[in-house]
Amino acid sequence: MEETIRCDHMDETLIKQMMETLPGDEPISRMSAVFQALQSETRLRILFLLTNKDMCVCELNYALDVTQSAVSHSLRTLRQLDLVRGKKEGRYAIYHIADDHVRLLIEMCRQHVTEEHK
Amino acid sequence: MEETIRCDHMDETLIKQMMETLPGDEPISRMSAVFQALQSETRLRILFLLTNKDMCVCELNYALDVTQSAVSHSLRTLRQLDLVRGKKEGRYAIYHIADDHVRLLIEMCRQHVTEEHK
DNA sequence: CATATACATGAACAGATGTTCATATATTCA
DNA sequence: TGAATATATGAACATCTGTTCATGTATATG
Repeated sequence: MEETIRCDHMDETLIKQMMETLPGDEPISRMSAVFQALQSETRLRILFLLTNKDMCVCELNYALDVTQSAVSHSLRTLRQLDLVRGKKEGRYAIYHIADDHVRLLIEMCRQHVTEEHK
Repeated sequence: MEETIRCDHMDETLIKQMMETLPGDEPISRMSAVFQALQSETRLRILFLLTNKDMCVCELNYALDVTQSAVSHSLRTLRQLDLVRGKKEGRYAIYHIADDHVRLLIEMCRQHVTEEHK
């Protein structure tokens, strides 16, 4: 139906100022991609496991209830967003959390879902 | 094909200990839902706008390039996860960020996507 | 060199998601 | 009361996502 409303009490100029403080399309898009990656239960579990100890793919595969393929796909997503980093050691690929930023992100979210409401 | 690998150098007992430190299914599921909510560009923009100033639905609708319906749907999602809270004032519904936790989450993510790699 | 192990990746399909459209509800004001 | 404004919500559809399956590549080992 109607696409945009302009309510009576709105200070149009003020709102336009607020719009200019918004991050641009590209930062928003990247943030969206990061949260998108963190939304997967498998990828969350991978990050929690890597919080304790650097691990190779087959260790993660052993610890989680998904195929090795799924683990690799998940790691690829996390790698592309620089949430984890991997190094090749012989035939193993050892992964680790990219930085404390990532630890804080998931820890903060854990606190949010854990704490009592209000 | 094969579902689970057991690589040679794996310390099975150690990995099992790590598995026990994982958050349970319900916390993981809730975290997934929170990140899922934060993954939408529209919802991210709503949160950034609310960071500056409490706003009613039509102000958000005016500031964003989506229908009023989409704004309301987005707010519902954010409300259900306690990321924003709303109060009725006359015929307006004024929304605000739930707590500083939420501000930190998006601010931390913004820093992550902004900072230079490595 | 041949085989096994560890990991990566493309394809495909089922399930989930965000948007718009249509409409309902609630509040204000004339 | 009736009309306009502000918000909420159900339905539907197109798009996106995560997984598995199948297979490819690389390293190690016998």
